[in-house]
Amino acid sequence: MKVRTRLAPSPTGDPHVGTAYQALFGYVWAKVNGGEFVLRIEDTDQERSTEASEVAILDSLKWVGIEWDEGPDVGGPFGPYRQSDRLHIYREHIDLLIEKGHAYPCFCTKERLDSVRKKLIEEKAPNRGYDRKCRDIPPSEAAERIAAGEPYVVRMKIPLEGECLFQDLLRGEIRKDWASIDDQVIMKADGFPTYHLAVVVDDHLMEITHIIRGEEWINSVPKHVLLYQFFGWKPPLYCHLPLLRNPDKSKLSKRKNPTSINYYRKAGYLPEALLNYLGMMGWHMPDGSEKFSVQEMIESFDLNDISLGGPVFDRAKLRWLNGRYIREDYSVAELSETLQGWALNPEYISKVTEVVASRLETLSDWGYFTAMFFSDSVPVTEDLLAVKDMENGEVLELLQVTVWKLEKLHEWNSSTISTVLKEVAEQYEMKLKNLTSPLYGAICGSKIAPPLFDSMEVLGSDLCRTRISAAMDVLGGLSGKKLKKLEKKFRA
RNA sequence: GACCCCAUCGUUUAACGGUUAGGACACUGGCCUUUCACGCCGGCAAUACGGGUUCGAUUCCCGUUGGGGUCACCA
Repeated sequence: MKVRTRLAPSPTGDPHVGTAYQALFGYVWAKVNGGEFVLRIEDTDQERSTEASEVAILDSLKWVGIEWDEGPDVGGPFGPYRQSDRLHIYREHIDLLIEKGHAYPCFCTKERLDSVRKKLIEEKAPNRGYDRKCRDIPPSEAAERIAAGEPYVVRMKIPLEGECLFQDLLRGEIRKDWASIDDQVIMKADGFPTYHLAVVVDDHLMEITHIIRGEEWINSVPKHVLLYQFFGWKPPLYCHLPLLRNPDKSKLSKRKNPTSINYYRKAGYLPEALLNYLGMMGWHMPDGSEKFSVQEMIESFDLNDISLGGPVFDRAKLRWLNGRYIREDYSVAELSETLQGWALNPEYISKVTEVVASRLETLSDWGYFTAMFFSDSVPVTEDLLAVKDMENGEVLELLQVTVWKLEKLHEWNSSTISTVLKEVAEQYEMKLKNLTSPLYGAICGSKIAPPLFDSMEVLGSDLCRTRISAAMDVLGGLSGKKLKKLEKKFRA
C-alpha cells in the first residue's frame, strides 16, 4: 500500500511554525516511502476560518519549501481538499451513524451545557463532559423535534465503560477509559461537521496511511478510532510528534515567541535554514551533522528515530544555523540576489521611501531613516518607552492591550492601526500621543522616526508585534498573574 | 481536579546493558585580525529522585517528583 501522509491546517490565523514542523515530517515520511503528501484545509469552523488565512498558509508553506502532491490549489484524485466543499460527504456519514444508532441528535442549549459543566467543576467531578441528557431520546421524538425546527447538534455514542486501546508509532500502546470521554459533538448546529468527524471521514476517503501530527491530539484518538469502528474502516497508523515549546517549556505560542512563519520570513531567515532547524527538533542525522537539506533528511529519515521530549524552539540556534547557510552556501552575488527577493526590491523600497521622503535633505539620509525597515529588532531602552506620569507597569499593560487588539486586526494598514490605537487611548482616557510615544520606541527604536501608523503598515504585523513584545521585555515583562488578570479584563 | 504523554549539560541532541557520558547552540578564556564577525584551540556544564532486575544500569521494570498536553457546537 502506498504511503500517504497529510497536513491538515485550519485557516484560522497566522501560518504557524508548528504547522511547518508537522508538514516537514509528514512530507519527508511520505517521500522516504515513495508516497504522497496531501494538503487538506480544515475550515469547518465558519466563525474563525478566513480565506486570507488559507492563502497565507499555502503561501508560507511554499516559501519554506514544502510541496504537496494534492491540495486545494493543485487538485488531485481525492478532492475536494477543502472541507467546506465536502459538506455533503460528512452529512451522509453522519446520517449513517444516526441510522445505525451510533450517533444521536442533541437539543441541549449552550446555556444548559455551560451550567452543567460549571456545576461539575464546582463539584470537582472527575469528568466534566456532557451529561448525555439527549442520548436516550427515542428516535421518533427526535425526528419530530427536528421537523419542528428545533436546533440540534449530533453527538456520537461513546461506550459507557471499558477501555480504548490504540497504538502510537512512537509511544507504543496507549489506553484510555471510555468513561473519561463524553459524547463528542460530530455535527454542529450550523450543519458543519466537527473536526473529529471530518478528519476521520477524510483521512479514510483520501487513503491516508500515517497520521503525523502534534501530541496535543493524542487524547482525541479514542474518538477517532471509535468512528473508524462505527464505519467499519481500518484506522491509519498514528504518530504523534512532540510539541514545539516556548523557552518556559509550554506549548509554543505567539504570546511568548514569534510563531508566525511570516515573522521569520520578514526577519530575514532563509527558508532552507528554518526547515533544517525544524528537522532537528526531535530528530538528528545519523552522523550527527546539523546542517542538512530536506533531500538529505529524506535519505536518512525514519519515523522511529524521533525523540519524544518536547523541544524548545531556540531562536539563538536557528539564528546560528541561518548564518551558516549564508556563509557556506551563498556567494556574494547569490546573497545580493536573495536580499533583493527579501526586501531590496523596487516594491518595498518604494513603500519605505514614501514613508520617509518628506524627511530627506540628502539622499543619504534615506539610509539613516530607513534602517528600521530592514531590521529584525531595533535597539530599545527603558527611557524610550517611558510615558509621562505613568509607571512601567501601566505602560506594560498598555502595550499588551495594544498587541492583543492589533492581533485581532483582519486588515493591516495605516488606518486600521490608527483606529486601534485611538481606541486604546480612549479606553485608557489618555492622549493618543502618550500611547504612540512608547510605540515609537518599541517599533522604531528611536524618538526620531517616520510617522508611526505608516511605518507599522510598511513593517507588517509580524515584525511590529514582535518588536512590541521585545519592548515589553525591556520593561521587565508582565508576570503570569498580571497577564491573566489583564486578559480577563480585556476579554470583558 | 481527572485523564493522557514525556524526562541526559541552560537549550538541542549522541551513547548494541560495560564510554573519562560525546557533539552543537548559548556562556566563557585564548589565538587569528585595523575593529567586529567568521575560523581555530581550550573551559564551564547533564543522566530528576527512590526502589528493583542484573556481575554491571543513562539504557529494562515499578513508584515518586517535575514538566507538558487534553478535557468546546476550536481545530
